[in-house]
Amino acid sequence: MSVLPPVIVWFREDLRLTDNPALAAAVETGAPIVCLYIRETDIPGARAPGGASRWWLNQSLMALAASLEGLGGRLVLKTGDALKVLNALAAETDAKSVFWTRRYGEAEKSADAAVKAALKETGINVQSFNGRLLMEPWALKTGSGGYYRVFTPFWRAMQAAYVAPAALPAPKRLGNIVGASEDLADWDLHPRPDWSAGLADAWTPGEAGALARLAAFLDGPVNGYAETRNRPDLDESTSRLSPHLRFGEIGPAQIWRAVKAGVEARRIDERAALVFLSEIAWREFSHVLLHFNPELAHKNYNSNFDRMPWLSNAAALGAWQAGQTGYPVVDAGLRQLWHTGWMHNRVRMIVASFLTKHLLLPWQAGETWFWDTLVDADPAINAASWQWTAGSGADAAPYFRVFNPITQGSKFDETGAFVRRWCPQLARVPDKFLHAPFEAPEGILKTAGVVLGKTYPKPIVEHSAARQRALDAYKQTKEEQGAA
DNA sequence: TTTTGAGTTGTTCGA
DNA sequence: GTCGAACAACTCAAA
Repeated sequence: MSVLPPVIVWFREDLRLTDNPALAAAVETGAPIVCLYIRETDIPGARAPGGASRWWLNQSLMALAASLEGLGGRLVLKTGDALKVLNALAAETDAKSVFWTRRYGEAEKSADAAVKAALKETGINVQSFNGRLLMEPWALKTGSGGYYRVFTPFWRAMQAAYVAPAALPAPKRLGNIVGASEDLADWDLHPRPDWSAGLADAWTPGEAGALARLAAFLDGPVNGYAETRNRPDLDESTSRLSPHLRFGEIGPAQIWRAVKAGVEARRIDERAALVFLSEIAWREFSHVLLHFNPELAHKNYNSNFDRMPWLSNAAALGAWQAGQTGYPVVDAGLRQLWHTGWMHNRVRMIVASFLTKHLLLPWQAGETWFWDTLVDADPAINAASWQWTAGSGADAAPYFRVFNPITQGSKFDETGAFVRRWCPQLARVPDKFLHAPFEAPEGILKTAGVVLGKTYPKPIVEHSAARQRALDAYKQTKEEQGAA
């Protein structure tokens, strides 16, 4: 019989048992553990997860619950205001402490601080841990004490400063101290009507799926990363770990250790490894930017852009969302997103550039769409990346950098496999015209079975005119700024 | 304090 | 076809 009061481990964005500092610390106390997940209904200012994220969460919670049961434990599910749920569960189980992994969305951060303060007042000990980042936003400072605003110096400093902590094993057994749980099936996270088949085909949510994905990527594909990471036509050109990271089914420290070990053992090419880890560092950098600029989520980081003459055009936005712009690489990306809840990073840049520059629509419109449709939608990364592409973000791109969707398509979807997969209407168009079917002679389209405007849309804007319009708008914005 | 070098991801045009 | 220049100016980080 245990004399120690139970510890509640509140799982949130850390749905894993291995290398989970909050869980490991709870196990370390020797006390019985109550594993909890709360469907929070009352976080002020929080954005509800999109449909794709809800689907993932459902799968991931099922996986976590199964893992816990395998250890003799159980996942307690509750709905409501986190503080009320925690107080009630503590009363029910006699728990005197709550452990959790910190999260970094602005609303979640403030809510957690309030919960922590309130629990402390009622005599409940709260301990929070870093299980989602290599280095938390405040951990890395420039020489003058500020935060890094430019990626390259940030990345250099991080490489010099970061030391991965020792790996933490998953618990071997968990005692069966539980409170009453709700039924996950009642949470209605699964879409109705069920459009999730494409997601289920593409992904295995959960810790085991995450670890398998990492192992598969490090067992070969990573070595080509420096050369092929921009190729959406190749299935293994990227790790596809983003949604697993988003839900904390794997932590960046695990990735860091595994990559470094591979380099050490000469199984992984060092240069490729560094390029891959720098992408993990971009994830960290986004968190720094959001932490020090909470308004980054909805306002221009660079206020010059407050004067941008964005258009309001529901038809154009709808065509973009549906993958009906008439530019194959753009449409393929948006259809891939709709179908699988994910898009290759290179294609994210192309479609984002198209929305903000060719269509002159505000980046927030695209950011919102991504939030609703991506399985990896993350408040820091999504906002920082959209702003980066729009030009309003940290280390803004020069205003004249406007992606040409035709050139980008031929350059990165070299084989055409990407467009042919997601725009099968164009499957028989020869390579030469695949990325610009509107330039193909009548006869070629006819042979390929394409009728522009019927089987595949005509372009909704003409590239060079749209490009010029964007350049003029940016320039004018700048001049007004100077005059003001 | 001042200075200096540098900054993820591109396109177009003309030689 | 390839290649280099032009496209701007500004802020950041560190010496």
